Amino acid sequence: MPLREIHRDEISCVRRVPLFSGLTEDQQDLVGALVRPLVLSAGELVHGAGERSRRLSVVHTGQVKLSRTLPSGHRRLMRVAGPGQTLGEHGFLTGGPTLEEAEALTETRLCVFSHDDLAALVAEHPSIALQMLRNLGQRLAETERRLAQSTLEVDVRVADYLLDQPLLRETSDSAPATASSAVSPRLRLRLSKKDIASILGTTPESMSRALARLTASGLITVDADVITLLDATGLEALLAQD
Amino acid sequence: MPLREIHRDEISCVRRVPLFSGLTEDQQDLVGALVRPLVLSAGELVHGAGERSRRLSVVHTGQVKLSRTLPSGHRRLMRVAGPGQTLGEHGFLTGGPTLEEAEALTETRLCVFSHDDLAALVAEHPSIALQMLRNLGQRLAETERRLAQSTLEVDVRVADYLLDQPLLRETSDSAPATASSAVSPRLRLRLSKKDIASILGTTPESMSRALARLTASGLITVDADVITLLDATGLEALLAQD
DNA sequence: CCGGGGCCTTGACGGACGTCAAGTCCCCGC
DNA sequence: GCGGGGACTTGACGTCCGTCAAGGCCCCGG
Repeated sequence: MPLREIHRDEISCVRRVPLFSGLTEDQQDLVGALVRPLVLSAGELVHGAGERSRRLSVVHTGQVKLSRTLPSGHRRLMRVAGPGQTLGEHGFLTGGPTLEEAEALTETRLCVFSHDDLAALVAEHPSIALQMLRNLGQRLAETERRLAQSTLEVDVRVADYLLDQPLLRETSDSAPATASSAVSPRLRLRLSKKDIASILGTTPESMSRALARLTASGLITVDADVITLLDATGLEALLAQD
Repeated sequence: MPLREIHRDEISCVRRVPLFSGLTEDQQDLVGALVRPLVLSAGELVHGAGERSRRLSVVHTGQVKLSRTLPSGHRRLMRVAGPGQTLGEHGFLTGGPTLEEAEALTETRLCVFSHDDLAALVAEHPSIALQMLRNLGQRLAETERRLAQSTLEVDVRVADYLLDQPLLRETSDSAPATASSAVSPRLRLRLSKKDIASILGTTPESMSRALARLTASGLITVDADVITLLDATGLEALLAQD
């Protein structure tokens, strides 16, 4: 890839990312000059757990799996960072060792900032700090929500996860003029069921059984990684019951 | 209380709080002029859940209980904010409805900032934004840690909680000159066991049994709200095992 | 064509823990 | 002093779910 292409990449990374949305295009271009691109293939690590990295990364394309290893040796998947999302905040802010291992789930392109470069940017453009605050606040709210839900039964946590997923855009392959028969929303799981189970704090076996129960209740149908939500309000009702 | 006293209160609140530690004393005094003091007695609410409050509060003295109510109606205690800690970030940052109910656990004095006042302060003093970032990053790391631990058995979560508590300063009431007999560290639970159980995502009954098991194992002794750590390394070993 | 490994599912089993209930202790108000 | 209520503990019970095991399916490499 010629140099010019790479540079365009860097700029488009900066342009597309919420973190810098408060800047003018000219300012964004200046930011782009500081960024270091990083391309990883599936399975490669951005950083291991316990490393001392003060760099902050923004996902450009692809997905990065963030997972913790407990003292007991058990691993738990915490979240998956997709395009526009950031990782490495903790090391960037505190200088302490990284708490999570970051592994590319697919081929992934990152935009990496060194601590000093980004700190200088933040000092010059306070809007970046404000945007980071909003990001972190959002992450914190989401994590607290998951923590509050962690004691609910597996079926409920699975139902909640499904309701949070983006729906597939349906190609209307049936007769287009036919009347008001509502189509059930469908979605595609973007992670393996094993990984989803880990995020939800359970096991693949329990997850599998939960999906089977939801299917038996007529709430969903499962076809490999495609889930059809037959009764979305029924799924929501699970959250409220008991 | 005369006006002059109140004003001193406001300033000392600002002085003591990490959020403003990056400011000079003169700047801190200016911040103090913007603060609105709020005194609550035990049981009073700073705000309920779902309210729309964009104000950010700093605890001056006392403690504030932050709890969520799940759609099912179950309440879960998320954290307790003590002196120097902040609450209301989510509303302040997003303008959305409050997610947690905030209730004074004891007589509590707060320093409250309106959204606009604090936003203006942040714009003028970026160090405040940086300190908020560090605070939120810390909170996020702590919450993620608890989430990762949420599937461990109750005994382990209780042990971890105990190890996180500040120790009592021991008054050496025994013969001061006696040799190197190490005293076991002791701590005082600052919350009811019921509340601690809620924080740990379990029930008072299970918590009580966990303490009984830790006692039977010779790791601790319990005397009402005072816990003696007979074998701290044994408690830590619980975290790693299995 | 065959063999291995990963993902997923289903079954069987046991244990941890939530729930219900009863009982004690303590505090507080009448 | 007495009664009520809340915090805490202990017991009994049921169940959700984690673990172990086996089997199917798919993919890939030999």
